[in-house]
Amino acid sequence: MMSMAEKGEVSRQQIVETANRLFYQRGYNQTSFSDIAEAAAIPRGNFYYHFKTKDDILAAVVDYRIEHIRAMLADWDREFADARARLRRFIQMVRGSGKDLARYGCPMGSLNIELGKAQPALKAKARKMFDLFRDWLAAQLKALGHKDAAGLALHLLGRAQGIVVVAQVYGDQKYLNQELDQFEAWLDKQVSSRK
Amino acid sequence: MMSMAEKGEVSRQQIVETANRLFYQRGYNQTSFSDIAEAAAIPRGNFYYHFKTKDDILAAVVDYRIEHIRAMLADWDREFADARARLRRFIQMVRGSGKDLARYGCPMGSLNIELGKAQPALKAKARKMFDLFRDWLAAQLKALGHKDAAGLALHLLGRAQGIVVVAQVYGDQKYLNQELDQFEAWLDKQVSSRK
DNA sequence: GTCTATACCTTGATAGAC
DNA sequence: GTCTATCAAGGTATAGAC
Repeated sequence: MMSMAEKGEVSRQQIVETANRLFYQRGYNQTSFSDIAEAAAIPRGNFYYHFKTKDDILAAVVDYRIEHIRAMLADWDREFADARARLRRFIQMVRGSGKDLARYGCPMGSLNIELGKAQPALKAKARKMFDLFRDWLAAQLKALGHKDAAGLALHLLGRAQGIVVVAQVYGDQKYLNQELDQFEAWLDKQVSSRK
Repeated sequence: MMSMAEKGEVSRQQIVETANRLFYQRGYNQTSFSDIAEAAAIPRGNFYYHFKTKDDILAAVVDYRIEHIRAMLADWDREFADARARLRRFIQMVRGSGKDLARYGCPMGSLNIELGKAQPALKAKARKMFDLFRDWLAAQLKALGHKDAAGLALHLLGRAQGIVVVAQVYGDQKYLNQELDQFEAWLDKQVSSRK
């Protein structure tokens, strides 16, 4: 029973995963049904069995990303008991994505910026990706004894976003790694002063 | 002679200024000729007397922005002899634009991110806006005696970009101002340690 | 559930009258 | 220089056969 996927789930999953990649690499508004259909080898008309509108595809993609983030954060929490180690793991993750980040920017940031321009309804959903990291960061910082953990979490998010933006603007992965080094040192300093 | 604008310069300037605003508020790819025509009260066909393609309009808009930035930086240099005061003026400028920044993001950053996804030729031109600030920041930091002025300039650019991204994601101008306070304090500390 | 055909609209761009 | 009419292409979305 559970091992057998429902009919339609396979092609639906193909659409979501392909759209997820193309939305990241080209942007949401610059990705057409034809683009997704061609990349996923699925006829265009098939889309409307699974999704009513293009916005619905984006909603599914954001849900997909949210689930991925949630699982990743849960993994880190399971893997590391120490909040400091968890935060280092976060930086390590950014570092590992360096190539894509320098090329396409941040999947959360670039999507929010695009949608924030003139598509508030869609942006409201995309913002939830940020909420996940914000709340997770705040929890770690609170565990480390920081008073304004929520404020510091937003600060760290901003630092990370800025690094990625400049790295993308100049296509410079080396800059990204250097800034992450500073980020890590800054983090260690912040943490040790509270221990 | 000089007081009389060439024929066509008026409507051309109208197109550029209207496009500049709309590209910022809606994004380049999400702004159509119809949008610009309607906002500028100019018929669609008129565009092609002044510009061959939509990309040409963007090029003119970027030139327009570059000239604006150049003039602004020159004003600051003229107004303040002290590099530290110039840097504070930079922060003050960001603060003054807070409302738009929290709503539409950074005009340089969001455009570069959009074009960086899949329009490398256009992005190359848009990146020059960053170059202006980067070089200006580096000059000020060098004047203050910083060794790696170029590296620190990119660092500051990243800080500013990240602040604006998060401010836009959460539509939170208060966050932006708080971060700018930190930014200013950080800057003062960096500077005074070298004096 | 899957796929073809197509409707309908908007897009960037052109031709040509004025 | 300005504007109208129009084009071809591409967009989202629908209808309906299989």
